[in-house]
Amino acid sequence: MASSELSLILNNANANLYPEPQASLLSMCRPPHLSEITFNSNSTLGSWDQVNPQMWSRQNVLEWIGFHVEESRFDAGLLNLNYCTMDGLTLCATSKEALMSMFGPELGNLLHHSLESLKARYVNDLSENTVLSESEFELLDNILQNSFPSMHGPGLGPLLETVVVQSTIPTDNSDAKYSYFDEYTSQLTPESDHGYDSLTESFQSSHAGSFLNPSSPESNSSDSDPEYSETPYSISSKNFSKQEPEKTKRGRGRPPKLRDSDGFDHFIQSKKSKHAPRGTHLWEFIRDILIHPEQNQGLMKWEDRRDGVFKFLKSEAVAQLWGQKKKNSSMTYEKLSRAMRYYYKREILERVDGRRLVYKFGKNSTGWRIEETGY
DNA sequence: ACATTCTTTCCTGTTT
DNA sequence: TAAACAGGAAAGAATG
Repeated sequence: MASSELSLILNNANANLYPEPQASLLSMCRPPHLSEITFNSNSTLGSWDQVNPQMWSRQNVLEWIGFHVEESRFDAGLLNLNYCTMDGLTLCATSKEALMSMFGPELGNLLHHSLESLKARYVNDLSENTVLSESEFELLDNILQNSFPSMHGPGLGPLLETVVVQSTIPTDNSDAKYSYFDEYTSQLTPESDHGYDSLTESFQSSHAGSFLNPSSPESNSSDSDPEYSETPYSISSKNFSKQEPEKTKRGRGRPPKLRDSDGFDHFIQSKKSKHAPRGTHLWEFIRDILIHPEQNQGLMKWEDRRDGVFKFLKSEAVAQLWGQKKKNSSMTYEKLSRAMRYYYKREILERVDGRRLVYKFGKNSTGWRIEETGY
């Protein structure tokens, strides 16, 4: 398929999502993030339910994903629309691991099982179509590369390494390498000003410690933990510089946020869902890193699991992740820690004196205790 | 439209 | 000396 044809299809898919003329124009200039659209599924089955998944249109795929996002109350803000614009054939050729990598372990697993169940209805059709010829394989790889450029970074290899091209779909996922933070890193584009271009690669290499900022203050601190090996990743220094030294003194308080010169940023924001997804507070973000130790990439650790005492191991990296979640590329640990200190008064956190980068959950925080998490 | 909450940003000063 | 901490001030963003 010619790339122009692919672009046309993607633009048409976006045009379906954004019937307004401005939105169509927007979609041609910048692929929207899923959090910027509202699924219209209302948790009811769509037309996709009556069609062989292999025959689904991109709209069908989007509606199907939307149905499961609504049903599972998943935070749609963590999704990337780029992962939702594939057609049914592409979707059916995507492995469980790839789905989990694109949509996270929970939603990815849910989507996989739903898809398997739906595919089973059309098993005869499937057996005829799922073995791809070499040319079909190359075609699919091209589609995936065009659809998910952020997943095709250097060192990652071809995307179809994770795509099934046999008639049977493996169900074993015991050693799937999913990163808890793929949902954030998947939003990165080579042009984005996030400040660590090798981040995606660092995450996908699944090395604890790969997310270390060489300039991170704790990286050479005597207080840091030697058990976490440190593999440098590049972070543009401009993102951590608070201001230019020659800058004239400014007034107190937060300056007005700079908008994109084309005004699209403002337009996009206005399309956001009225209701913020659950679990979007900073302390919940921190808690969720801690309660997923296998997925937190050595960013943080429990100092005292029972008492809720924890420590930042890679403070700037955590701040960058928080910034990504909030679509703020200039987040720093200094700013994050200010927000953390506000939690003391509300008793969501308790002060831990004399220990750098160490905090403790307070009585008004929930969801971190062993009784609540089960581990 | 306005109030509230939860940050975000910047600052000065202090502690480690 | 640098990094982290403390907390005031003010503004942004989302929500009620």
